Amino acid sequence: MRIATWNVNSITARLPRLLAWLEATGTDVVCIQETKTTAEQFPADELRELGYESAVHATGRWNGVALVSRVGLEDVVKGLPGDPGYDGVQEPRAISATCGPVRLWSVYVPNGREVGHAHYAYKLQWFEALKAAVAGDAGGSRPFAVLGDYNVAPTDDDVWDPALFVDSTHVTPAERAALADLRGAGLTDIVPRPLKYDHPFTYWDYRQLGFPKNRGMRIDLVYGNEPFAEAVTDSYVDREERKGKGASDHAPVVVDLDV
DNA sequence: ATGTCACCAGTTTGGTGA
Repeated sequence: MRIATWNVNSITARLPRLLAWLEATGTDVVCIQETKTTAEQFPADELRELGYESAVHATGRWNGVALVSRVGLEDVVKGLPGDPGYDGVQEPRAISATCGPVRLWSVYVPNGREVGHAHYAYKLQWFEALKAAVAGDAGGSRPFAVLGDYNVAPTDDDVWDPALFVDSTHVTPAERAALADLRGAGLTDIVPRPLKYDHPFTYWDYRQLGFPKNRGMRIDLVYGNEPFAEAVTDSYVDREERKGKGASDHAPVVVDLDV
């Protein structure tokens, strides 16, 4: 079974790539973030023609998450229980479902904007709610994973130049502690192989030739429980999808499972 | 080369977020 997570930065803009990529890779389930559409505008028909069902939690211009599966899509839960909300709004940043033998979440963790910003406090609160929401499944016997854009680089090795990121969001001790808390609930960071260079970066800024210079970060993560981690046979970052015109600024992370 | 992209409002550019 092949699953993946991909921040597509607009499902509308990325649809041709997504369809071609699904066919080329034979991915069974893809966790999508930043759909940037309403649920009504989500291209479920095009995906259905390829044999995929879709579960979508999206409200328009910003955020939006989805699960796209050709191996079943049951018990869909939209939203994060206990979501703290930002400015009084609970944003569409989490969706979960059972896809065949595995239970999966697709999450888009708040960016945080700047340390000290209200959005940064929201980010940390959001992580607290996420941990509470997944703790039961994380400790369970069914393969379970939380995949998505975590907007945190777990270690200094996960940013291209740690010196440039001092005191920036994505690397602060509080954000990394939030990840450690999640792992403490029973989840393991499934670190993918890079297909080129030494670091499995998953995101490269569009600006200033970030990708050609490999100025990347590993912020798209797969956190799996023990039964999930034991089933993993391979994982890699598909950097080919970051190349060329019409690419997202994130590459897909692919995980192969023997389940 | 202060080397981007995408969305929306509401028009052909600016604001916003990442």
